[in-house]
Amino acid sequence: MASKPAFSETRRARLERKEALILEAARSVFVTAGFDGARMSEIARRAEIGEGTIYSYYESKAELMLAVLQQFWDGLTREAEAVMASVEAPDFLVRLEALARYHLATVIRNADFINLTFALRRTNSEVSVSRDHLRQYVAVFDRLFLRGQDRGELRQDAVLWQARDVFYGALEYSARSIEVTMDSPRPDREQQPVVDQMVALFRAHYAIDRATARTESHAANRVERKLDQLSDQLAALEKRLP
Amino acid sequence: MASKPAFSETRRARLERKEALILEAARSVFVTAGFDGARMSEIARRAEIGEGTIYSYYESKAELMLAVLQQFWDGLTREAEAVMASVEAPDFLVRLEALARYHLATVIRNADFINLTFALRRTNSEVSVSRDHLRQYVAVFDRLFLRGQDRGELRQDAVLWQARDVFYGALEYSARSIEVTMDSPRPDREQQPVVDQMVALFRAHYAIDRATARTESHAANRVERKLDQLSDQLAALEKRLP
DNA sequence: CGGTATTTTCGAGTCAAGCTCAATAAGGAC
DNA sequence: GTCCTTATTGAGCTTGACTCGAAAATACCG
Repeated sequence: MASKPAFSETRRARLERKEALILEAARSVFVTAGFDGARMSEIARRAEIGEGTIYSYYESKAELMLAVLQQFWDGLTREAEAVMASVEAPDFLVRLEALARYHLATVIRNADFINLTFALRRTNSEVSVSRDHLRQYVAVFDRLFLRGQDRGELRQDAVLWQARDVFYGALEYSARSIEVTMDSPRPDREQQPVVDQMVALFRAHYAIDRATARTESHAANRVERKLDQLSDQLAALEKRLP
Repeated sequence: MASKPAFSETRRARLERKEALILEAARSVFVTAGFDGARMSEIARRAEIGEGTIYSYYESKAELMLAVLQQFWDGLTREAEAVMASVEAPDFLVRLEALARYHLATVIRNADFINLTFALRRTNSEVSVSRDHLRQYVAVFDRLFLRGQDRGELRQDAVLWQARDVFYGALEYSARSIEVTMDSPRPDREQQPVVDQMVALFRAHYAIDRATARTESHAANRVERKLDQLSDQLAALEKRLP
């Protein structure tokens, strides 16, 4: 049982160590075999404990898997936040590129876990717990986007959740495509174009494109002014003629 | 067994009718209970046959499910093609909107099946079969996109598979969001904005921007008019000179 | 330390569900 | 009707998640 009031320190430590052991064993088995393929007996063997012992730590196979997933997503969230913190430039697009690159690489590297996350969604209804962890993860993007709006880099009428869907949806799908199309040992090659395209897409559709608009109108105005000048010169000439 | 040479017509017909019956029963059970939740006994009961009979039509539970999925995706592909055929306008963006609307509505309506498709991907390795059907489905988009390029509506340097990932990825993710955020009986409300955004996004990023071109040509026209004016003035001057 | 209470571990046993197979029924050819 | 091929069946086999009573480990107390 998880909630007991008066543990001696050594006892609690011992239990937590064992729990971590189970979690690690479960992690390795789930990743290699998937949810249905994983055998509780195998997990117990790797953790070097009796099979029944697992059930005094976790109610069921599904809950054990959930614990593994939560640990995984929490780790991702921390990493993503670290990536954001490490980017010094405040510009939205620069930071977006960093996040996109990190996310894509992560999704590809940990494809098994991503798959498992969505696999559980079907078989069990206790997904709600895992959903919160997912939400926390995508919140990293949300903060970035809102900051971009505050800084005036993004259109005010852009809808956050739509942008989020485009960002994560496209990257996740791309990850699948990349996985499928190349089983070569170096899928790194194809990642950059996807990231570039994502950045370009946000620039084209969500960014307030000041530079372009101003430049074009500037040029047109300059030409127009010179033509007016010429016109004036001609008119002056006309007057001089009898 | 599936491949037998000399069936009398009535006999083959009988078998196919029974197979369709099993498929229909399996379909209803899988959708309501999911893959793991589905009981072969329940499927047999609904098809009004013995449990063992199923196994003379399908090797295993997984293969049965695969057959159900294939039937489902084939249906979707036909529907999507019908939608494309029903749109008379040849313009890329018009047709894209129709496809997006159809796809989003379909993904939401048949969320169970979509989920099942990806759930199977984990537990079983015989996904390759299902993958072909998926590929056929997305090919509808591919044809649309290539035609758009041929017609000069889309940038030539746009990469097909990237655009495809954006399209299906974002829509699929959006569907999930819509499902989650509103369990109300009418999720239709939120679909249109997503479709609109997708069209706007393709216009902004992939389309050769005629609007911009027109604006630019406006400016150019203005300049041109003034040049003509100047030309006239010069001609007039020339005449006056001896 | 000895004795007792509490907690933790264990694995043999239970149960449920996918799947097999020997027996049986149903068709069809003559 | 008889014989042969094919189709159907459900009682069991197997496997794997989960239970539970008992034993081992640990903590507490005089």
